[in-house]
Amino acid sequence: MSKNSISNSVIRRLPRYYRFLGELENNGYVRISSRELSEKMGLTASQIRQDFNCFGEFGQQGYGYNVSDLRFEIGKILGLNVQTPMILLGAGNLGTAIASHIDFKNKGFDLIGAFDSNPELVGKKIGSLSVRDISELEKFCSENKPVAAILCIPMSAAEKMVDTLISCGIKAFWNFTHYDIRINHENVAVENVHLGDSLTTLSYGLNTLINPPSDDE
Amino acid sequence: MSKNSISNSVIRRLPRYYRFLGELENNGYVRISSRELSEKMGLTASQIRQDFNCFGEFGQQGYGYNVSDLRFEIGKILGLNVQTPMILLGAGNLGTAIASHIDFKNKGFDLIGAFDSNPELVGKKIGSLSVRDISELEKFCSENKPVAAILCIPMSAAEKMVDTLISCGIKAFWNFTHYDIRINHENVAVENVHLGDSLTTLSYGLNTLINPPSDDE
DNA sequence: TAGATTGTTAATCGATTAACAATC
DNA sequence: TAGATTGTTAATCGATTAACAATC
Repeated sequence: MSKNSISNSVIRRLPRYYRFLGELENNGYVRISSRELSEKMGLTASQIRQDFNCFGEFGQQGYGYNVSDLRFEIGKILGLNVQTPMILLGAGNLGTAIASHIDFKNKGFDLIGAFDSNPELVGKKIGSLSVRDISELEKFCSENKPVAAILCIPMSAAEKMVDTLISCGIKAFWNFTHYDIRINHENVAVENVHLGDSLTTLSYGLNTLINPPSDDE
Repeated sequence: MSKNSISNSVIRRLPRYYRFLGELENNGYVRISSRELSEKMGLTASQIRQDFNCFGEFGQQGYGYNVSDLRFEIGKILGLNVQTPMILLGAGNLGTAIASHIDFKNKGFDLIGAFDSNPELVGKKIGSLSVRDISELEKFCSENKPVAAILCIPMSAAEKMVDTLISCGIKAFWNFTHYDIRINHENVAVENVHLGDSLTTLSYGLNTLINPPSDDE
């Protein structure tokens, strides 16, 4: 019974549900009610039921939800039952750290290649991968058919790189640059990570904590 | 005329306004109307005016906004006119990359120290900093009075670490773990970066792009 | 069956958009 | 002054919460 368009607010909560259900499962929970879950997650039970009902009926009246079934269903909705081949563009500090830090396989992806234009980085090992020269990108893509890409390159290189990647068949971008991919391309999945904006927001939070705005100033 | 409580939606847009205004300034813009800005940013002019009016009257009827004045005002709201001393906890791949990649000074912070419990990492250089042993944390804090911290440590170490940091006077957390800081502490500024959730959301986006949900299934 | 808890509809709340009077 | 564009109020839209009938 999946409804046609799911609001962004709901989508953003799904990974968190998935995480919490995983922890519950690890802690031996077999069933959980929306109320119990709401208390653990700091949401309302209503919202949880509304959220789940966007995708189907996963519970049972009088019982609640089966933790592992629900987790499996949400995993399926999130596309975690497949592993999409993914490549990294830009093997500098950030790209390398992301590539080593993230558990791709449990997030629906498989990191199969890394590229950089800096000759000094080419050949560098990132886990089991070694960084390739960017000139090998097209050949690699036609042979290995990656569908997703991580962008850890300078903003100035982003537009051209995205054009190339799209023409190579990339459909999903985990974008650590400020370049707005959707300006020139549609029918792509984009997830932007604006680390700088995030830190700026923290500055705001600290500023208002220390210096609370008064009514009349 | 700052209103008392600004909605989260507004706050999240502020860093982006600040960035765009910076680019406009670099491109020689002196003034801009809410309509022009709305077209560049993909928002409505109404929303832009509403957002700015949460904090004061920064424009002029019949003219628009002075780009550099407006940017300065938003910078002040974001607390970018001061640089809060900040420390890094966890100098692994991710911590190191964040510390080297981010332009702290332009985001309201000054990274003055880095700590790790792994003896192999102690002494490692991150830019001009060298990683200190975690045992030096308290002494360092009492001497240097950092107010903000970046958490790039394992989830399992987070609760204890946050308790310590709070007792050392830390008031703002840039949190790359999944530990929920606000459960045990109030009156702290927290900005969570859930990279794993972000990638999971990308998986959802790709999944629904490739496999659009139909009305009746 | 009685109790519990879902799925879902209705009510509320908040955020976005539209409209326009104020004014530069 | 006339034209432009803000600041702000009112209307709309969407998301969250509350309520409750359905049902396990």
